[in-house]
Amino acid sequence: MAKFSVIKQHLYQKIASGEWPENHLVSSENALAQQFNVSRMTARRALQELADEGLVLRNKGSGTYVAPLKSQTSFMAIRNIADEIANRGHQHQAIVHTLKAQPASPQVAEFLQVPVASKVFFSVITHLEDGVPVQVEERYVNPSMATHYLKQDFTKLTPHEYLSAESPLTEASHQIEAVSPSAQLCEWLRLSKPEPCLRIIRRTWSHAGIVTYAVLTHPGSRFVLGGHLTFKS
Amino acid sequence: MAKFSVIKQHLYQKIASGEWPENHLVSSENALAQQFNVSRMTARRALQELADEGLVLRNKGSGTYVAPLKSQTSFMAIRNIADEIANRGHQHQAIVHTLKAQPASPQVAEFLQVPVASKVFFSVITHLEDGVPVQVEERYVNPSMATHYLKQDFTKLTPHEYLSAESPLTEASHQIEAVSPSAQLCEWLRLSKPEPCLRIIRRTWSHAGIVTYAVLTHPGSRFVLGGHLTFKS
DNA sequence: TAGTGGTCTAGACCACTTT
DNA sequence: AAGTGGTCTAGACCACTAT
Repeated sequence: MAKFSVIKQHLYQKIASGEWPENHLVSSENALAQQFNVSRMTARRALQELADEGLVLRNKGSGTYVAPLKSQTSFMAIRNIADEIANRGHQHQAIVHTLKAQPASPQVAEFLQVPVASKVFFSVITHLEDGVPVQVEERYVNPSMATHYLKQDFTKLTPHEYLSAESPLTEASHQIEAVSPSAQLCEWLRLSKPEPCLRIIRRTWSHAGIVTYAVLTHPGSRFVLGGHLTFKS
Repeated sequence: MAKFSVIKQHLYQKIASGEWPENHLVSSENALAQQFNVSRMTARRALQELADEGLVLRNKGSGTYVAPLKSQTSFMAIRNIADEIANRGHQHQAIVHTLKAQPASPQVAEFLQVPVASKVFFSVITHLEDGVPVQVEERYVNPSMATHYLKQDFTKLTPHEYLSAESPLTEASHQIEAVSPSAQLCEWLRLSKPEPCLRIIRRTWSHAGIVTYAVLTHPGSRFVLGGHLTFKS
């Protein structure tokens, strides 16, 4: 793993674990360069990337600080799909297509912050509402965060429920986009022909670090995401 | 202005002007370093930042290429797309297709909580980012909340900005879904053929009541909604 | 004044792709 | 083999902030 990446990991752990709370001063470029025996430019890169990701704020002349957690746009509740279906008075059912360990692709390694080709857990599950597929969940899990992931019966418990119980989730980032589903996804969603799908890509953190990376795909005709937002007054 | 910034501007102009179309090869790090008489690290930074912004794709061993147009946006876009585009350092432009009063259909009357067939304001605007359509905004406005709505120049001020100024917005509800665009929407978005679109349906309240109901449609290939969420415990 | 981040240089070695 | 991007070094000068 690249040197700047090792430093990022180190800093990330400090922040995610809560050892460095909001607004805590982060080690300076020079301090990190000494500590990790690298040049200042390399230490700088680690800090800069964390700043780009919004985890720290950098102030010229003053220092680098842990960014305040953003709770402003609590636009979307992180809900458990099984709960949501139950709340609508419908029946939830899950079909497990895949549940195994596999080597991390470069993309997955990047998202989970683990070495490329290291073992990660991977599951593919279709969630049905009253027998109709409404979500395909493709999920990658950091194995150090949930060692017994592969032994779970995800027809009885959703991955989200299991992971929440294992290590309380503290944060998530999302991307939402509209996509055309692959043939494989059409099969899992039982779509006779492709239709626009809503895709939510979610990374979830616990205090200990990145736990999981999930791609949730919903057929547009069967799914609407709702939210309520109150403006600051 | 910093040197890397000058180079970015230069490259940016090539791309925005269309002189370098999608997938066109971008000058290499070494070429730019020579051309602008800077070190390779400085030329590299310009290219790297353009890559981070999604404007170019870099391939090891091969070169840097102009990326297919896409844009990424945060949940703030839900509030004001012009600000969001400006924050990305891009140019916002609006095309007003429709701006008139019309009788409320039963559906619109229901949403705005006004009598059926009573007069409501209606506007259709395409928002462009660096000349590329990224959102069509179809908006219905409660006329009692913004009496001079029809007299505004929405190429200079977004409806959202105007309405916020008229009657401070206090609340909004959203629905997000994936849809296939109508022929009319394809035209407004300049899509040669339909592609999955992300649609945000939004109702906004002020203290005095429901102000506006908007349907915001984004082409899936050019728009990703991103956000960060902290769990409340 | 001392420390911090922002910018920049002129090299270097590597893995990768293209020819 | 030549060119490309990815990483890294050991310096440098600057503007800014805190003391």
